[in-house]
Amino acid sequence: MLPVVSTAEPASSTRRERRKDARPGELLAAALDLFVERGFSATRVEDVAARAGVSKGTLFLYFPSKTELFKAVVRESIVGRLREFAQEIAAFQGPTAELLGMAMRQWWERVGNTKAGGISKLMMAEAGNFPELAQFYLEEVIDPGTGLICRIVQRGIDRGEFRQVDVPTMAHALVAPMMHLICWKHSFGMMPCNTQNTDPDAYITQCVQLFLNGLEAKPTAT
Amino acid sequence: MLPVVSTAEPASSTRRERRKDARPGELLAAALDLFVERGFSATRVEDVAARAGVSKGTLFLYFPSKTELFKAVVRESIVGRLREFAQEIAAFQGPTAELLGMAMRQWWERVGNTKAGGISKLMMAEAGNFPELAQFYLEEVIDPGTGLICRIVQRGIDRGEFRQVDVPTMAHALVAPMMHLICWKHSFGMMPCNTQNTDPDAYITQCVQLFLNGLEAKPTAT
Amino acid sequence: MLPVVSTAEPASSTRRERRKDARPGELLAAALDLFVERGFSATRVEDVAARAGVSKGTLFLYFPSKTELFKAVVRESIVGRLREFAQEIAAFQGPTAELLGMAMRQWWERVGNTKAGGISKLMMAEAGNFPELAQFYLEEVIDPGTGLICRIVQRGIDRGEFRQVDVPTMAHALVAPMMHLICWKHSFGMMPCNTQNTDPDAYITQCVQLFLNGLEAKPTAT
Amino acid sequence: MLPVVSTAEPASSTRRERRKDARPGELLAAALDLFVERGFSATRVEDVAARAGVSKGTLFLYFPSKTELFKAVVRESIVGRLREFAQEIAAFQGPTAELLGMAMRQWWERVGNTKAGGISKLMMAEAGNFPELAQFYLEEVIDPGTGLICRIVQRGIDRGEFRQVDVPTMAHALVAPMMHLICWKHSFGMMPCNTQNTDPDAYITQCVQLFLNGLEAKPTAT
DNA sequence: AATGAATGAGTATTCATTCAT
DNA sequence: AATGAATGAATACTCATTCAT
Repeated sequence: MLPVVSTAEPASSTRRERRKDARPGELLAAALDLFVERGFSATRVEDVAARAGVSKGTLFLYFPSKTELFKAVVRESIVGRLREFAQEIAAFQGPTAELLGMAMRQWWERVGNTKAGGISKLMMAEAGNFPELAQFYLEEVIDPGTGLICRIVQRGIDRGEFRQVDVPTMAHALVAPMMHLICWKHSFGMMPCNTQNTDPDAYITQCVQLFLNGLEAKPTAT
Repeated sequence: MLPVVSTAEPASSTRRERRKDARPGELLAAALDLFVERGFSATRVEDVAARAGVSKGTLFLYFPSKTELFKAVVRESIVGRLREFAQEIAAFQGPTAELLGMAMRQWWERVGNTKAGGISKLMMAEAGNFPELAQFYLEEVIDPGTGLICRIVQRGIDRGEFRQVDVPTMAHALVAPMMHLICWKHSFGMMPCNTQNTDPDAYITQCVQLFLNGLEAKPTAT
Repeated sequence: MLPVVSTAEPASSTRRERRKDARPGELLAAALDLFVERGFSATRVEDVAARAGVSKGTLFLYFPSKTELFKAVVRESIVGRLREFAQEIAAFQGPTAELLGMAMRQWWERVGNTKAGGISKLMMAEAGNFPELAQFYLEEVIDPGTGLICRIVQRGIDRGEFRQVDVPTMAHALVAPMMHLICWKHSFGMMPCNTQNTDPDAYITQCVQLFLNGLEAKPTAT
Repeated sequence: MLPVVSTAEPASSTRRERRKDARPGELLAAALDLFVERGFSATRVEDVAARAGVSKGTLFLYFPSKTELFKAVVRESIVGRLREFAQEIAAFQGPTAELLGMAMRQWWERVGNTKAGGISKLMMAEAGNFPELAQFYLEEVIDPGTGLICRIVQRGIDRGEFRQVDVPTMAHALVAPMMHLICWKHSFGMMPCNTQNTDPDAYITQCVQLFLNGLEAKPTAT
């Protein structure tokens, strides 16, 4: 039961496609769950179908292959969200430092810490073995996502709030703690007997502080 | 390029025996290559054997299972190096800021940027599906590694060079960019058509700067 | 010649469905043949599937493992028959001597001399290496079977027709020639060049005579 | 450490062969143990070698194949004993009833209840899958053994002590309880949780009684 | 004589995908 | 539209036998 972002495409799609949008919602939800839990190749399509309450054959009626199923999951659970996110950020009015903090916290809350975050970890894990998926994900998620962050940093620089830094490198640096948080959460973080876990919110706060500190335009730059 | 224990056996052994002595090393090297390239479950033991130039059966002569082969690879390529690393750090005399920068740069050069780094990424990827390996890796690598970083931070605090920060959280923050670098390198970083790659050294330098900035004990704490 | 539940489905099912209904029976029949012919471990599931006219995968659609396939064969070909047998014996009215002769002859005809008999021999042969199967067979076949024989002997004693003998020991003694017959038939009895084979019916008649002679209540026990 | 029956072949064998007779004693003993414990095909030659304290290669130095090893075990542990047995029986002077009882009890004590007995069970179990072994065993053990029993029965008839019975059938009947005892002992008899076990000696006594009863020449056959 | 390293054919089980109904 | 029966390629691990030393 994903809160499917109303992708209301007015009339540009055929009847068939709209059907396809409506019905396979349960399949996508089931697939999201299982992909996040077990990864791409370790997830069996039969289990996805079973969790969605349909037969294996039915799944292939809607998605021509496991790969396409995965792509659909990504589109459904990430791409849309990313677009929303971009809009909110573009609309933001206040100081960039505030925007950056908000963006990171919000991303964690609305993406990283949800099942969608599991997809990011999964893609890191399996990109090497599934070039087609990697390519798709790069185009649909990573490129736009990086662009988003770059725009924030650039905004800070343009407005004289941040120092002149290498924007793409800084984008990587900003992404790193978030990805690490996700990767940890979906790997060793799940193990019962580990004592390494930190509180994500405190961690993010600390990172944001660190970054703002480092980005801050030197005021005494006379 | 495993630093296989100097096999300089003068002349005391026959050709066959020399072969035998070399086998584990050859197999471990082949396994390291393939595990890093394809991950744990996507690597077939037969391919490991083939790359080492032996038959499937021979591999099982030296390692009782794929799992044990993997553990041996970890011991061979990571555990030892970690220990060396710890010694160097313990022996360091200068200021902690320098130590931290050195540690991060060195780690990247001698671990992260080698095949051993691929193992770290692999473990993140597959920990969820192979609890036994996850447990092993946590105990043999993650716990000691985290300890190492914590000791550096603690040293800075104890010597009055760093601010009082939450040590474990800071350890996570310090690890994040390195893990991200590795994960990126072994996933999307390998793709030909991506434009996101940054220079690792510049990236690390920037991160170190950021951290030192954030850790610096406020001098005006009058 | 399994008495497969009368598959006389009027016309209510499609060809495919009819196929599906028949599958387990076909597989069980094939498995029975091969298990009897080659034993448990020497029988390859692939051969069972091939003899049933399906692929390897199909077999695992109906039986989760070779072990479970075997258990199903036992249930199908022995357990049911044993129950029938018990009922007939319980219903018998005449003298116990007659009952005993009838039981032994019938057993040979309807169990021992059929493929089901081969299963008994197989279990003797492989019990040691497959404890799970041994346990199963002991509970499902041997215990009930022994009980059956004990009841016959006890009936003779209770009715004053047989001498007071140790019932369990006598049960073993009664079973011995039947098991021997079976073991012989499925081992050396199959060899072309052996001259040891006797006529089973004559053999059974002789054994029955021997037992009745030995069991007969001494009339002159004044 | 088999009490190898001194097969003292004076000078008929080469130096090499005599060596072969002496050295592989430990291998034969180990093989006997393992064959009895696990059966022919489930026994690994490597385990035999290990138990004998030599390497796998050495085993093949003395025995060209697993099959030949087995034949050697049979010759060593059964054939010789059978010959002894035949001599004792031929030398017996008393009444045949006594001879028969002695033979059965002795056989159990000196063959059936030893590891040699395990071989008999093993052969019943695996004859079907190893025709070469079956043929060998038939010629070397079963034929002579059956002959032995037949001669006892014939002796009884000739001396007017036993009724005129079909000798080969009676031989089978006499063998049955012994084989059953052995088969049971080496299959379900080994299971902890079974309650079917009877005392072998009591069982044999009962059987002997039964047979003698049935064989006894009717004195009042007027 | 003795070793033990090396082989490779053999086997139970899994799973994405197809397709007749 | 929906089913679920059928497939067969794929994979970790075993073991009798060989042979260079």
